[in-house]
Amino acid sequence: MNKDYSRAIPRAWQDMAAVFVALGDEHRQRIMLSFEPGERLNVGQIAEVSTLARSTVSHHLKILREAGVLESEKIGKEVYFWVNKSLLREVFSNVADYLEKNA
Amino acid sequence: MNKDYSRAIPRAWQDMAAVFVALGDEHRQRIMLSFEPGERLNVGQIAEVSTLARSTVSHHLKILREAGVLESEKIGKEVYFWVNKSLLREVFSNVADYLEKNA
DNA sequence: TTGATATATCGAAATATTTCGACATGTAAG
DNA sequence: CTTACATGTCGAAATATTTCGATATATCAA
Repeated sequence: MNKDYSRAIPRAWQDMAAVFVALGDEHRQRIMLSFEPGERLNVGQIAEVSTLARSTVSHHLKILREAGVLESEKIGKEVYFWVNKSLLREVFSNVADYLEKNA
Repeated sequence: MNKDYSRAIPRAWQDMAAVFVALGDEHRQRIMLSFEPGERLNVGQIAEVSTLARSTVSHHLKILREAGVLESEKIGKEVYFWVNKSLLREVFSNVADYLEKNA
């Protein structure tokens, strides 16, 4: 047993924590699923198909962006979001690796 | 854009939600990391190296077990837990697949 | 410059999660 | 049977998250 409870959590797990929190919420999952392959969507489009208030959608988008699973760019008045596939790929392959080696 | 916000969340994502929630908490991550490869630990052992009260550890173990990432078996007075590697493998490979096909 | 539009942020209320100690349950030992 | 021990569950308090409407900021159009 690894008894060092207070030691630093491995880097791979640290980066994952925010991703796990972000993807562990149903509304945020639905936002992720509203993207078609390679698609960019602005906040208005995402808010329109949601059952939540615009400001709440904005809050969830912030959590997804800060976790790294979405990226965003402001174009004119609008902010476009898209899925950060490469981060997701990396995170999940890191977990898979960690699992094979240490669990 | 996939506008059907109210449609069912894909099975692969549903199963993942609980896993994500479970692994998105620092204390639960630390519990996961205290297992050496293939090891079984009982509640007392896990609680001993934790900074939390025994009943709180019990609560976190329940969440991890219900998410499927830990399995458990009662032997005598003690309940032993171990990491469900095959479930974790499956979940992460499902996400990776979904990602390649739909994102 | 004024007005309209898109988004973000703020503060408060509602809701959910975490945490603890006390108590309940199950199991083995004396 | 009684006691001791391991774990689970309960209820309440502390804390965190979610949610909303109102307001702020930034951008473009008239």
